Amino acid sequence: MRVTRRRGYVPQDIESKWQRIWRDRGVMRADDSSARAKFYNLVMFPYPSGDLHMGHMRNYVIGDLYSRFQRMRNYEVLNPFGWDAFGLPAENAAMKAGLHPETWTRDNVARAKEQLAMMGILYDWSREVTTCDPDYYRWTQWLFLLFYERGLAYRAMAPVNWCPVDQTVLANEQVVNGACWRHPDVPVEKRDLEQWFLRITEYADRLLDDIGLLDHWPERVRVMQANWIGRSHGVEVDFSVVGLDETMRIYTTRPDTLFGVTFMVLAPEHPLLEQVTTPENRSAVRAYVERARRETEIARLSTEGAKTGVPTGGWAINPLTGERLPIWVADYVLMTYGTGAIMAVPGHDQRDFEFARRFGLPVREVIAPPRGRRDGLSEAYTAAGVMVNSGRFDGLEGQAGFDAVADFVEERGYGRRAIRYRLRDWLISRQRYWGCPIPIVHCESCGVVPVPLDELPVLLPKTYRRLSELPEFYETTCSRCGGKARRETDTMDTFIDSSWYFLRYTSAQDQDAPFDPGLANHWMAVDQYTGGIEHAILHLLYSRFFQKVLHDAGLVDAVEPFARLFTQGMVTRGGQVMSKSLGNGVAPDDLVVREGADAGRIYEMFIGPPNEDAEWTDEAVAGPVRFLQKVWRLILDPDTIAATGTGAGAVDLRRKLHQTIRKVTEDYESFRFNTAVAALMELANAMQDYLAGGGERGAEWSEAVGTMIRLLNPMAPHIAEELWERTGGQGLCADAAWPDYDAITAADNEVTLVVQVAGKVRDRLRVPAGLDEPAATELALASEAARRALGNGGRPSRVVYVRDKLINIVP
RNA sequence: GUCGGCGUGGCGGAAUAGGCAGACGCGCCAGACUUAGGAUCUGGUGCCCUCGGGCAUGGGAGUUCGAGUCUCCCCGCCGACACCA
Repeated sequence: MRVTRRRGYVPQDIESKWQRIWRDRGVMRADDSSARAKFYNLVMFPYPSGDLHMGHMRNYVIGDLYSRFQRMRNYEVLNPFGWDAFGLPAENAAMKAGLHPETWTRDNVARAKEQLAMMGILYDWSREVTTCDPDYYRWTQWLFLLFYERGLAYRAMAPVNWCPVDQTVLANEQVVNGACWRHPDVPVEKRDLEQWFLRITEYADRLLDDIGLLDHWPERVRVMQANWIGRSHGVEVDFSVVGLDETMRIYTTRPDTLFGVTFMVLAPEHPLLEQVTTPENRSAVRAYVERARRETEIARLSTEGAKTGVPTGGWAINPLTGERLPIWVADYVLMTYGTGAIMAVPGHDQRDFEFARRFGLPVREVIAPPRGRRDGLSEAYTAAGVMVNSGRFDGLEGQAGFDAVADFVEERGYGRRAIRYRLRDWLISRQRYWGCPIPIVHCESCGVVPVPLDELPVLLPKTYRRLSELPEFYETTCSRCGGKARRETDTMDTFIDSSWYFLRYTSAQDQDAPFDPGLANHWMAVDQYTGGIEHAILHLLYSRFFQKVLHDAGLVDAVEPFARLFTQGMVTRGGQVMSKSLGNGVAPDDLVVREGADAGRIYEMFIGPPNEDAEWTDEAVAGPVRFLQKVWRLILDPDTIAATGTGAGAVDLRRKLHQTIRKVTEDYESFRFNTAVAALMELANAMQDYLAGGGERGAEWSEAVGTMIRLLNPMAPHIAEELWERTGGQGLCADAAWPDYDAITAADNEVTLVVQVAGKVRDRLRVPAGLDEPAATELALASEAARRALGNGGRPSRVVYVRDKLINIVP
C-alpha cells in the first residue's frame, strides 16, 4: 500500500479542495438516461430567511449522507435543491430594510448556498428551483388554470379568516388555536370576502384512503392527516318546523339516539334562524347573534366556558316520535360543520348534556349501559349500549341500532345516510405583493376570464407595493372581448408553490410544460423525503392533493408523491430550539473554522436518534474531532501507534470489520445514524488494538483501511476523499462501491454464555458458538456458581437454555 | 378532554420476536510521555457493601425460569387535535 506521510489531520487544509473537486466534476449531477436504478432523494426545500444554523443543517446533512450512501450502492440518485422563495418574511424584512423583497430573497439564497457548500453538502444544482422566478411561477399559474379548467378552483364569498397583522386572509390550516399561525397572540378575525378556493374536499376520500398506501410514513403523521380530514359516517334527518313550510335538516352520527332528542339547536349564522324566531324572542335572539359574531374565534371555540344560548320560541317535530321540540340558538353549534343545526340528545352527548343542565331542559335515557354502570345523571353516557325507550328499536345495540334506524329513516323519506368531513376547501387568495399572481382578469362584460396560456406568466410588477394600488398592473383588457378589465390582484398562498416543486425538479429547465411527463414518471415517486414534522399536515397534505389532481389530468402516473417519509427532530441549545431570534444558533461558518465540516456532520448524526429532538453541547463535538484524528493517524501514521502488548489478531480484525459493514449498512438504511457512528468508532478502536498488539499491515489491514474509508464517506466525505487518495484509491471515494459484508467472516465462533441461577447472573463462560443443550447444561452445572447454589450432587428443577446467549438454572 | 410519543449514570444516549442494563461518546479521576499542550496514550468511572453479594431503567402491582422491553394503575414531560354533532 502506498501511503503519503504528512503532518496530522487539519480539516481546513483539505475541505475546500474536495468541495471544489466535487463541484467541478458534477458529482451529484443526476443522469436522466442512466441504466442504473433510480433513487429520488429529497429534502424539504427551505424558505431563505437568512443565515442557516446547525439546527437547519441537520436536515441537509441527513439528506446528503443518504444521497452519498445510495450513490455508492449503485443507484442513480436525484438529489435536487431549491428555494421556497415567495412569502411574507421577505416583505416584512424588505419594509424594514428598505429593500425590494426580491433583493432580500436573492441575497439570502446566495448566502445559504455558500453555507451548504462549506458543510460539504452536494446537490444537482443544474435543477435548482426558485419559486419566485418567473420561469417557475409561470407554471404555478399554468397549474392554477388547470385546476380552474377542471372545476377545482372557484371563487366564492365566504366568511374567511383574516389576520389583522399580515393584512391577509388565511387558510383553515393556517389558523392555530384561533390565531394566525405566524402570530400566536393575534386572534384571527372573520370577514366576508370573495376569495379563491381549491376544492380539496373533492379529494377528501382519496386523501384519506390512500394513507393506507403510505406504509413507509411515520405513524404519527398518518394519524394526524387522517384526523385532519376527519371523515365521519352519519345520517341527515329533516325535522319539520311547526308553522313553517321549511324543514330543519340536521346531521348526526348517532341515529340510534333519535328517541332521546329533547331540543334542537341552530348555529347563530343559520339562515333559518330569522324565520323560526317568534316575535317575542326576536330581540333576545338578535342580541345573542350579534354577540356571537363579535366574539373572537378563540373565545368562541373555547371549551372551557359555560355554554350559552337563547330559545327562539320556534318548535320542530321529531319525525320518529311526533314530539314537539323547542328550537334554541347556541354558538356551540358551528355553521361550518354538518348542516349548522343539530338534534340535541343530552342523555348521550356531553355538550348537549351541559347545555340541558344549564337551561333546565329534559334529559332522557335511550341507550342503557351494559351492566347498569350508569352513575346517576352527572354526565352523558356516550359509549355503546342497548337501545331503550326507543319503541320498535328497543334491544338493538351498537352498529345494528345505527343501521336499523338509518334504514327506517331512509324508507320513510325522513332523511338519508351521509358522510361528512372536517376538511374544508383550501382558501388560496392572499392580499400580498410577494407571491404568485393569480392568472385571472375580471372583465366588465365577460366576468371572470382566465389569462390565456400563451400570455403566461402574469409578471409581478417591479415596483414593490400592493398590487391593488398599481394601476399599470391591474388595468388591462379582456382577452375574450377586448373590453376594459381588471386583473385579479390577489396572489396565491405560498403553499401552492411548494405543492409541486418536487415534480419540477425532474425537468427543471423545461420551457414547454411545468414538467416533462416522461421524466416525471421516470423519477417519481420521491423514494426518500426528509424534513421537519411541522409540515405533517399543511405541506404534505397539499402536495398529495396536487399529485392526485395531476394524476387525474394524465400528467403523472404515481398517485402518491412521497413513498418514504422521514421527519427529523429539532436541535436545541440551552434547552430551546436553535433560532435566530434567540441567538442560540451555532453557525456552520464558526464550526467549520474550529472543528471542520466533517466533525460537525458526524456530531450532528451522533447527537441522538435523528427523529427526536436533540440538545447541542459545544464540548461534545470533541468526540467526533478525536475520532477523525484517530482514523487519520491509524491510516496515515500507523508507525506512531505504540505496540503496548497483545491485541486482537487478524481474524478478530476481519470479524469486527465485517460485523461493522453489516451494522453500518443496516443503520444507514434505517436512519439510525447515531449508532452507525458508534459502530465506526468501535471499528477504529479495534484497528488500534490490532496495531497495538503488533498486527502486521498486510492484506487484512489494507482491507480494513479501504473499508473504513468507504463506510465513513457518506458521513465525513472530505476526510474520506483525502484518505482514499493518499492510500491509492481509484477515482473519487464518492464514486467507490459500497463494501459488502461476508456473513461467515462476520460470524462469532466463540460466544459468552451467561450462567444464571434462578434468574440472577452468576457466571459467564466462553463457549464455542452453536453449543447444543446437553453440552451447555453439563458445562453450566459444573460451574462454581451452580455447584454453590445446588450443593454437592444436587439436581436443578429446571434448566432454560437460550443458544449462544444464556443458561438459567432453577434450583 | 381525546389521540400519539417519551421518562435509563453527572451529561448525550445504547440495548425491545422478553435473555449480560449502561455500547459509543462527553465530562470526571489516576497514571505515562513531554521542547508543559485545550495534544496523544493507558487504566478507572451507576449506587451500597462485611468482597460473598445486595440494590438499580419515573412510582406501584402483575405475568414469566427471566421484564428497561409485555399487562394494569398512578406521576411527570412533550406534541397534535380540540364544542366536528
